Amino acid sequence: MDRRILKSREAIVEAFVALMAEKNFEQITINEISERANVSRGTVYLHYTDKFDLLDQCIKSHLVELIESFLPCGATGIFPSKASLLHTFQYLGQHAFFYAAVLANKGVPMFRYRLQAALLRGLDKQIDMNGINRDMNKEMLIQFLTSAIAGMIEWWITNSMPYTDVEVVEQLWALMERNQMVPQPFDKGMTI
Amino acid sequence: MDRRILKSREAIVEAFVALMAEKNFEQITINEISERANVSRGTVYLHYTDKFDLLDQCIKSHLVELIESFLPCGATGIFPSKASLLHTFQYLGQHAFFYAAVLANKGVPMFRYRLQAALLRGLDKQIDMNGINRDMNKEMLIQFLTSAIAGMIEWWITNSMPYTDVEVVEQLWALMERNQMVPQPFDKGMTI
DNA sequence: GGAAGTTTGTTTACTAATGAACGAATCCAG
DNA sequence: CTGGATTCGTTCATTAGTAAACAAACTTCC
Repeated sequence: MDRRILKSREAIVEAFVALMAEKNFEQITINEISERANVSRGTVYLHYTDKFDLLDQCIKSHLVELIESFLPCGATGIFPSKASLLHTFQYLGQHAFFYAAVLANKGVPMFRYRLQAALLRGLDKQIDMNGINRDMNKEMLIQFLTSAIAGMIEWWITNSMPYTDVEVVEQLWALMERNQMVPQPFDKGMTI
Repeated sequence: MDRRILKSREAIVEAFVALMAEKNFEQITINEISERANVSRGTVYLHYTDKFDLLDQCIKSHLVELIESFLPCGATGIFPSKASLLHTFQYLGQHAFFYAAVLANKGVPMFRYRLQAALLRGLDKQIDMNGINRDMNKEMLIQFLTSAIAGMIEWWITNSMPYTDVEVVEQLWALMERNQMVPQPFDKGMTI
């Protein structure tokens, strides 16, 4: 890909996200975006039809990344696994600026919904309905899981990540075990 | 000016200076520069005939800035003044990365010479030969001043600025007063 | 309500940047 | 010495980005 395209897109998105952290989506103008991005206004229209399209593409690409953070280590393991959960929260921590901006921005409702929808799409493909989940209703299991995780994500990001990614995943995993949503740990007193 | 030109030049110079801080000038290639600058190799040749030209333009523009730092507050005051000296060292502190790179780089001799030559050019125009300097030989005065200042600059930068700009100027100014190179302070016991 | 000023989205002609190709020069290992 | 690999400096056709202009749709404020 022509590096000019990548550089322009990157500059525009970066400026846009920075502005979203400062003010509501509605009161952001294309003028501001192009100025902040140090790019001609025409260039913005060259890549995005309007600021709604820009927002949409931003959210889409980030949610694709989020889904990909589930399964970074090749085909190793099935979700839900503690390792893949940790990857996701590590990714979120690295892109907290964006997620905080869209979650907090009053001009961007629906993001919470799209977040959960993305989790659902990602989870649906790779969840293992054998073993522990054999007798569960998949639809309900996924709904429960994605709600829980989305809620944790929203809380963690909007509260400025008050705990480390490891700590959050530790807690979340414990809750999932308690609710029999994941493979149970071996009982310490158990004999084989 | 077309912002593409500014952006390309900026990226190239930034990459070049960063590389100079890492390795000798001779072993820096145009390939490396264009890669680091995230710019096509042809773009480098579009702005600079070769890496010597790049180095030359870098040094030239920085020395112009250095001279301009002498007289930032309009036509206020004559050099040497404590305020203008401070401006110069403030400027140097802000661009220490570049000056450290060229001063330390074994592939860039002559820089010390050009530094002093720039100081000399800047000083020659605005030094006040009346008053305290009435009976001095201008050529020798300027030679003395520029040597002293250039030496201080080189020491300050290559030693990672071990004192603040204010401290350095304080010391330098005291030395200049002691040598009657600047207007003498009013004697505390003096009556008008 | 209406004048003055923004912002929007589109179009224009122009120019800078791109990547690819090329032969020549230079470097370096075998 | 020799042959493979880099780097050099240049050329080329294509494309992305540019500033400027424009009318239309908005705010804002008197």
